[in-house]
Amino acid sequence: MKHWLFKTEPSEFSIDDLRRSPQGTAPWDGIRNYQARNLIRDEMAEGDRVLIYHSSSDPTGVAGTARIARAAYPDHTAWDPKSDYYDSRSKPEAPTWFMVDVRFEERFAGLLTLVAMREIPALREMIVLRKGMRLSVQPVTAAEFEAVVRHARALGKAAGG
DNA sequence: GCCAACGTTGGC
DNA sequence: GCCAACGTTGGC
Repeated sequence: MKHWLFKTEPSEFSIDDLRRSPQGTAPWDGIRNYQARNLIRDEMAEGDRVLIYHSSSDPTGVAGTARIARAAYPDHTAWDPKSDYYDSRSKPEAPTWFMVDVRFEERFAGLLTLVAMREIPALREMIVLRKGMRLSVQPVTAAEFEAVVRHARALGKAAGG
């Protein structure tokens, strides 16, 4: 089983939006980057664990966890001229872009912020902490995943939750 | 709102 | 195939 981090802007689609989706499950559409596409198409499998990261928010950080609920299938929003994610290069008979479905698992009592993550030695190598790292879906190690969850839950307790 | 970092595009 | 220009991401 692999572990991932998915970025999302909470003003567009937050972990609460995921939780409120039918069966807590939603397609992760609109990824239009080849490196991310390759990870989605070639590496992700049903059951993989996912950290949901809120970007472009105040503060930014990991909001909770999810699972890959369905392995890669064509991102049909690329075929819809009315979609923000339309891309004429992608055809139904030869899809360029792919997506997975993600199922809500846990919402942390508070965000484990990027600032806090930088203070955690176990996360020193984490991709999301690297300067200029823009990849919107990233691999994380099992150890990093567990460290994020452990610290995030401790935050909740400290806050009285 | 700024701007560094990065990916993509397109002229040559 | 190089690389400058451009657009986007995303932390600050």
